[in-house]
Amino acid sequence: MADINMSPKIVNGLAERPGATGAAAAASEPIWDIIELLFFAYRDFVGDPDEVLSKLGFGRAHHRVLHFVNRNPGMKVADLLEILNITKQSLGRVLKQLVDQDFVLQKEGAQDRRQRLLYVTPKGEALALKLAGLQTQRITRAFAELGPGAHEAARRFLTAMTDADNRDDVLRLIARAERTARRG
Amino acid sequence: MADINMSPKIVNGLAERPGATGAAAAASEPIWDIIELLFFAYRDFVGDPDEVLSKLGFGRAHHRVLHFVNRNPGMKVADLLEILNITKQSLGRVLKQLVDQDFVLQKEGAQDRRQRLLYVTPKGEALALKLAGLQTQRITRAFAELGPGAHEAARRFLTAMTDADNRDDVLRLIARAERTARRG
DNA sequence: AAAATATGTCAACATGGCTGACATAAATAT
DNA sequence: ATATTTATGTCAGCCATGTTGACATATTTT
Repeated sequence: MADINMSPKIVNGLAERPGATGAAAAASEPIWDIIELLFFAYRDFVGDPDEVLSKLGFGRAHHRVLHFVNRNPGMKVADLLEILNITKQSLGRVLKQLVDQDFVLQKEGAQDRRQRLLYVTPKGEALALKLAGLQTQRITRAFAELGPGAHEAARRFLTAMTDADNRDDVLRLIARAERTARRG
Repeated sequence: MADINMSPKIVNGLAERPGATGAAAAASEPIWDIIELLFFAYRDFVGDPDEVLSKLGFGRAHHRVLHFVNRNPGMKVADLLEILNITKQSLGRVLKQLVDQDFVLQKEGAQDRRQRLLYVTPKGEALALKLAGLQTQRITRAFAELGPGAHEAARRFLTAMTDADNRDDVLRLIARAERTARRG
């Protein structure tokens, strides 16, 4: 794998097996290892929170809502819909449960009173942090194995894997949340 | 680089449960950027195939089955169940559709005639490669942005992110499939 | 012959997506 | 001031894909 193909390539010969990892055009061979590792890594990554959530009668959908509300307190419902890329009906179901069970609360917007701005309650923040803690444990363990520079490398890789279209939005979102979190 | 799992030093038994760190310094604050980037990167990563699949009336479940059967021709149903970690009833539904529509075929096991060994048809292989091609495009684009060493770094990161329990199985699975693929 | 195994199937249910239609309050435009 | 648009919520139902439990069938193992 990752062959630095040095064998004398018969360039004009064409019809060569696409195994050579050259910068060749379209028909390059699938990068199976990354494809499969992403599958397994993500599965395990979300698996930790799933266990905790299921005990509360929640699922991954609740986790996503709770996560982004915790990270972006005061966000509008519309913003959340855009991030999650689901319909308001889908969101409505899980959001209602989170509100009813006192993990999330909604406050009327100050300037625009149609808006229902979203906040986590202390209970909600505790759960969000618990779930993030599980995932952080895994990430920390991985970084420890990999040595210095691993965090930066992972961030660069994952950033490069996102849609170029959304990338700015994603990075801005993360940056904005970092700022908000620092607010204490 | 041949061996993915030359696992560097897992030196100290740094038992990192959250808060157990002697240092009073902020009981390991969540690593928000990686958590969120994984969410967005994975979403985009599976989004490409999803579009193609939906035109065929298939979903992500079909993709997973097709992928692993393509990568591990002749695998047993039981093996697939274990990899996907779903029930046979869930698998049965999507597998039946794939078989009925001639993407996958089942052959009676030679030694054990109870087994229904799974293979992709040419049609199935074509679809599997098309989907893998989309994902490979994204990965290739990312690696091109990141410069040399990106593939190795990504593989190491993702490997480190998988459960330590499963890691050997995962790596063996990937290695086995690589071998099988080379056969062609 | 009996028991275990590999697989398939029927039925029912849960979660979390979706669409479409409609309701309400508040902001905005005419 | 009225009309329209916007932000949000809700009802009803469909779909995909996961679940459990029970049972059937063929084949291998004991």
